[in-house]
Amino acid sequence: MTRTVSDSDSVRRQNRGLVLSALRMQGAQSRTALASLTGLSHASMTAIMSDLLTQGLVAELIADRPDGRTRGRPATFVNFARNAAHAALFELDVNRARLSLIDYGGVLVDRIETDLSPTTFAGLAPCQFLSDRLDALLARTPAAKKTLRRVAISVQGILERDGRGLRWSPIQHLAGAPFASELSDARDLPVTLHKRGRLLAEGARWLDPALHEASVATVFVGSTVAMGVTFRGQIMGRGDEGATEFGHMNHVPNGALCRCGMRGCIEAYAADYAVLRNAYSVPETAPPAPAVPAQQYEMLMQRAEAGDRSATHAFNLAGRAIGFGLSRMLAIYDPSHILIVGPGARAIELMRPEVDQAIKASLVGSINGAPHIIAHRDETEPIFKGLLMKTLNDIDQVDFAPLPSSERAG
Amino acid sequence: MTRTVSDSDSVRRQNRGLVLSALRMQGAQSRTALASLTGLSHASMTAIMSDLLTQGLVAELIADRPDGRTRGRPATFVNFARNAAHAALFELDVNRARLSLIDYGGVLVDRIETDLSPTTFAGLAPCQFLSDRLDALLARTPAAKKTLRRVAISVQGILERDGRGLRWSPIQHLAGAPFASELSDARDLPVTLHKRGRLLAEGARWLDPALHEASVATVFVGSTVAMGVTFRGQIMGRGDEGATEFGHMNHVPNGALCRCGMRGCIEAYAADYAVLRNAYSVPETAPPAPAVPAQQYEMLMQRAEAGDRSATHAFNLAGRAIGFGLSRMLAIYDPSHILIVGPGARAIELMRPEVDQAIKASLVGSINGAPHIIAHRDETEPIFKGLLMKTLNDIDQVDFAPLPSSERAG
DNA sequence: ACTTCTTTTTTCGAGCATTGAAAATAATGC
DNA sequence: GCATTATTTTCAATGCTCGAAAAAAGAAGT
Repeated sequence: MTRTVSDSDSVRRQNRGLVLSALRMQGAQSRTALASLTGLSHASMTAIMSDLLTQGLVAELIADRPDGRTRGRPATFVNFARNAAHAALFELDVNRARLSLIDYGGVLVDRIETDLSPTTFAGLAPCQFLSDRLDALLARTPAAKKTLRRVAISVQGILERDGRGLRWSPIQHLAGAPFASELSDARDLPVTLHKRGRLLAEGARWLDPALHEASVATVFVGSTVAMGVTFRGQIMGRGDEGATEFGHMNHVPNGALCRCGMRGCIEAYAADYAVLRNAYSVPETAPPAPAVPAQQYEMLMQRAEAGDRSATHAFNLAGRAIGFGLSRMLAIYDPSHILIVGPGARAIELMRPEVDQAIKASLVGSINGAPHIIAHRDETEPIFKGLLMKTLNDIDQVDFAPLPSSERAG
Repeated sequence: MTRTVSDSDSVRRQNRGLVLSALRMQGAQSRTALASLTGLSHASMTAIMSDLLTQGLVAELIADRPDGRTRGRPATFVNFARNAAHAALFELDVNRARLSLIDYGGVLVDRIETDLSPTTFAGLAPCQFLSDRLDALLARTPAAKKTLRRVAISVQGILERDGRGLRWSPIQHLAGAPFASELSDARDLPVTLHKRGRLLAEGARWLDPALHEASVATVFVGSTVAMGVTFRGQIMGRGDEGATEFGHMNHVPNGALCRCGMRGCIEAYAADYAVLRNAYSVPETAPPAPAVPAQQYEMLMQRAEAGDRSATHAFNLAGRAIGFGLSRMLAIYDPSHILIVGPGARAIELMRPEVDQAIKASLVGSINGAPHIIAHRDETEPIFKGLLMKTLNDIDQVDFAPLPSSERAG
């Protein structure tokens, strides 16, 4: 509803953005191909492209392949100028932090990994930690210092409404301070905070082209349970994040104890620690394990696949929690596809019967039919891919789509 | 993601739409006021307004009030030309159908009401029924025949994905045939189907200006339980409806029998028939009453307010169902306001403690705090208002914002 | 080696919509 | 009647897109 006046400036911004996103989506292209891809005329294509070239955002490729030549004037391909911009991407996890430097072409330039412990942020302000990592990264690639345009941070938890920090996080001592805006002020750079769920939603679109225009709920099952949502190819949800707190949706009133301190959350039945707890008949009110080693979770899956009763029972409970969660979600939002990712995706067959049954027991599930449920084993790459594409897209549309004011003045 | 090329045509369409929606929102205005309201220059305002005047969409008002004159050239107000268009609005309820004729100014011109019985559509095709009503309406206002631009229908139930009909409806025999597209073909007019929930969302924005830009979940409690959702003033949700099936979200697995045939839906605890069933200790698996007389429901509320144990218990159960539903919704979508409307809104104080408690027991509810919960007694008018504003807005933006092709050719 | 053909890219003039500034308009106040 | 004030309209400039025509750059044919 908050619409603004349209003028020739907004026309150009829109069309520049269109060209950049076509290039982002389809890769290096000739001007002619871009024209038909975007629907712009060749004349406009020439105008826009010469702008982008003089600004140094894109570059012409030298046609180095004499193979497969056709008649007619050969097309000159254009692509992003890799050095036109850089971005720093943080992925904060409970026990690990990863910082990646990428260029405008989307290529990973460098990466720093750091172990985190529950006490890391007890003595060190989050902003300071991030700033230190960033300095270390830029020291190794000094050329990126001047072209660094954005910092993006992937986090778990509940964001402040204004996006400057976290209200709550499973990572100790991370919530509270508005570290995103602190870092932004210190560096004079846009710093954006992204919920894991929203990045899952973004990343899912790039995993499978069929999902790019679909309505998808992407569920991460592993150390936590998270969900991101897209609506007809667009990210929706609060704070244009598209993220949810699916893992902390209530499953059973006053039920199992969750890592968040509440009781009866889906996560408290379906995350790795919960399955483990149930498999070993630990009371469901026992405090959740801080971290579950990957191989222990893996072993549990193997035992369940082999038919071990207590293990299959634990996964059934997990499936039931996820199933009822999905069935309840369907009453509010009814996607065409549900994508299951993360370590838990391997156990999909163990959970599936319970999921299907729960969905079938709901009105929307039985009338509209269950959405297509797809499992995808890969876990971290959808998140990184989502962070990368989201950040590049921000650079394209927010930073580069408008003409620089200097050029306007001249 | 599905963006299109922008050109001078889209600029004009956008700005014409801007002017029309400013007029819709604020009522009759002078050109100068509209210019500052929309952000357009006076020059553009003149150009756009003279287009709209020659097309007959707006008209200048004769300044008939000599009171409160100020210095300077007096402003000439413009407003919608009431006869520029008409729309026919159907509201289909379980036991009643209402058809309203409105003009382009949003004024109610005529109205026809018809009782419905469970057998109405057994022998009569829905499209035929609608067509007959429409003929009757137009016979009484023949002038509207030529200017009728749209038919809009408010329904309950689950829509086909393409919006041509219903997949399921609490109204017997209404689901199945794609009556919306049948009527559209027969009349050669756009016919749109709107879920009650989406109209609640639309209507809520016009009830209170403070809600116009907020994120609101509007819950109808009465013969059914329905919900519509807006996100920062925009309607979101599937099929750009913003509607949900909140009433049929599962509350308790294998719980009380719902009118939809499933078990454990929120509606089966919180709709009028459910409260009645619980108040009289009828087993919760007993078939729901087809309709509850308003005064019986009213009496029950009075008994509960007077302290009657079984009545308060029944309303507590209803509050608990709604509370857990809202708490579960918060995990997916976290609005700033929750608006309770419908007959059940009067009982808000009886349900409120359970609602608050359920929300407080969820992570999002406890971290972000509960949304502002507002009760609004009026029931049908939000839906009619929503249907009316949505339809007028469609006429403004879809039908009238682009210049007619005849003028483009000339 | 030269011409013809084909495809890509650029150039050019026309058309439109916006804008700021200036002019025209239509009252009130003295 | 004249100055003042606020609303509208007119006008010239700017920027964008588009279609058509021209230019460019090779491949294919003779």
